[in-house]
Amino acid sequence: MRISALARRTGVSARALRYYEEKGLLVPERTSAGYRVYTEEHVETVRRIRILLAAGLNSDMVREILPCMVADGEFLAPGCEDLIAEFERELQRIDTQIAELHDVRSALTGIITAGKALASR
Amino acid sequence: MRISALARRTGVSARALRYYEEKGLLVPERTSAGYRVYTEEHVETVRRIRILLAAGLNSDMVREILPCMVADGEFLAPGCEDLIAEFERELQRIDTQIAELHDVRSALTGIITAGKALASR
DNA sequence: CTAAACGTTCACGTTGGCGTGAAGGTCAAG
DNA sequence: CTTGACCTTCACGCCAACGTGAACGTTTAG
Repeated sequence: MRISALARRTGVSARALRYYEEKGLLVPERTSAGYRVYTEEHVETVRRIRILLAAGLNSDMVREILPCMVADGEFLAPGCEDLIAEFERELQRIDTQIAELHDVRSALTGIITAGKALASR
Repeated sequence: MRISALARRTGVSARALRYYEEKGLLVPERTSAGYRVYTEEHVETVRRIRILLAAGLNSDMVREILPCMVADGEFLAPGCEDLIAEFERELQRIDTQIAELHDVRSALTGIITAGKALASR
């Protein structure tokens, strides 16, 4: 599979895929002419990358986490033990973020229901 | 209260406060010499701005929401009815974001517990 | 009166995750 | 053999929320 095919399958732009490679997140094989060649596994990797990035992790963190995600987190790849502390900090960040989002969420729903109450008078 | 005092009270840099004014989020009075003068209400406004920004809203959205936040969302300021649709889209975005964060959260906790299990062998 | 500690307005720098050409190489089809 | 649809590597652009001086005016304490 070449880059535009993977782009179609994942819904991610070819530019983004090249960027992921540049950051070490997604490293394809190459043909003799230098074309990038991707496998089915790369499709899944791209899916994970997107989820992690969408959660606000930066690409450095994603690069570290990806090798630790084997079979839905059942096993842990070797070398990941050292990163546990870092992951816990990230987890802390995520929990904070979730709490902040919940605050704003309730504020927004309050405004929206108040607005609809006004509109229906 | 002048700008550095508000900065101390809120923990937000003076530069950020000026930026908020530039974006129409926080508009102070001025002395005859042009110094910005803030009141106690501005302290609360800054707190709200920070919460909204931390939740991923951009400054345009914050500017629209702020006047609608009266007394913890009990009442709705006039003119806010028109923005309800926009707020609902933002709410949708926030819910999506929360879901994504929960996904990554569970993945991370999985990795962390697996890592600690390995470490304690 | 003077110096320090404030304040002001430009205006350019930063960071991350890409978008968007530019300039050119590769390859299968007609 | 040429066209066109791919691919490659630069390399600059963008956006948001500020950081960071620069150059200069204001206020207050001694």
